[in-house]
Amino acid sequence: MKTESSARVATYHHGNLPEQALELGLAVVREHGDAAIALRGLAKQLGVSAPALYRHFSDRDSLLAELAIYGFRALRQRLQSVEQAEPGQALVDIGLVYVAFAQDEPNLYRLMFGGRVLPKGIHPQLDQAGREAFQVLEESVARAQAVGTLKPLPLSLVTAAAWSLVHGLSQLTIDGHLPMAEAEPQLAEGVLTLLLDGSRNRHQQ
Amino acid sequence: MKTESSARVATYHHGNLPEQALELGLAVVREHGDAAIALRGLAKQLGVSAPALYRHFSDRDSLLAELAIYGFRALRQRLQSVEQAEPGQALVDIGLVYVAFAQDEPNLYRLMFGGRVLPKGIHPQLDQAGREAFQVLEESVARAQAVGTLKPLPLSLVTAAAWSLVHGLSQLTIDGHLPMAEAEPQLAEGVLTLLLDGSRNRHQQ
DNA sequence: TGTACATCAGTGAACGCGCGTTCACTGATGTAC
DNA sequence: TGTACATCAGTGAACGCGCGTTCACTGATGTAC
Repeated sequence: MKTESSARVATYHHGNLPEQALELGLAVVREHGDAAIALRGLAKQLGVSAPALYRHFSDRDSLLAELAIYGFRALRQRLQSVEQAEPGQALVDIGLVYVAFAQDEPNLYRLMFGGRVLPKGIHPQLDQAGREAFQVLEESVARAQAVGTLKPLPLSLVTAAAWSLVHGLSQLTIDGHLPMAEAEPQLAEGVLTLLLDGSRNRHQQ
Repeated sequence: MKTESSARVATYHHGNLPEQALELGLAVVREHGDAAIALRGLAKQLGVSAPALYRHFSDRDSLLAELAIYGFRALRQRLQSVEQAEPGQALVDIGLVYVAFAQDEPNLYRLMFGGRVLPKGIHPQLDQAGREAFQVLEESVARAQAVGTLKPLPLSLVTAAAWSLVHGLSQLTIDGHLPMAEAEPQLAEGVLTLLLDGSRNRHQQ
């Protein structure tokens, strides 16, 4: 008898271990940060022997990488949900959504951009997931340039500026160096508008 | 006989342990990151028993905190060395120096802004060292506003934007998400100029 | 449909490791009279 | 200057811990004929 691969509640051998492990791992990261992830610890909580996890994850780092990939995909989805009708406003909105994501998922965000934990160039899928999230931002910038809202500066330059700004604002707020932008929503908006003003095309419109 | 407290080569009891421990710790962080810091490991390398370190550091975290404090003071010094004659140019230069610091000391920078390792509010001296570095940036912004180079927007807003930008740019470049700004120095400068343009006062001058 | 076999997902025990931290202690240094 | 004492900076042994990972294995599932 073949089990339905998707919606089914743990009936294959001893259960859908990899999915459960990722789910629990995500919960642990959210609550205690990536440093708290331990294969033995996860196995214990799942009621499974530690080596069982090695059937599905070649080592600790690749489990962390999968969690980070999940994070980048979630971020990408949130960025893609932004209304793109008016490119200038869309840019600000994307920035706000980006920062809100980091504030909703501080520990996941730190894992994604930890640097220490998962240097680039080791997990190709992770690198790709990161690029795909980044591309949503880049496309928004390109769109705003195409309609003449932004100056025709090099795309990579404007995108780097935008990403740096939202990334920095995210990190600084979730680490407590700046007041939480959710408490002062105008901080994020004000900061983003400043950059936008620097990039705005003042000849057209 | 009283030893000269400053320039002397390990002649008190068994040597100037705390200084040596911090120096070695700094070297370890630089080379392998803060996760590689272990009191036992440091003690072994220093040829001293592990408990000896507990005479001088109450625990592992406070040693890390002292290293981070050192980092913030070094950053502050570099920022203070920037020529302030022309406030607009000074702002760009401060940004460039900031990013260059992170690129010169990536692992130390990650320790300082790790979040995970040393959350704010636990080590008052660390928090203060961070604020003091930040103030150099803030004063530069204030100066540029005072002479009319920047719009009279709320100081905290413009400062937050500037800090977010340089911090984000630093993190993204040292983690390999953006091309190293040292390879493309115009990236950092271009990005900074964009923000500056958004904040510039276009009525005066 | 039934049987022999291959594959796959687990188990339990063990490896070696280094960690942070505490304890009771020793021996060197500094100080008061 | 000499002695008694207090303080200080180390030592060595031990605590308990959880980690990542490998090994040889067992038992369940899927598959070919």
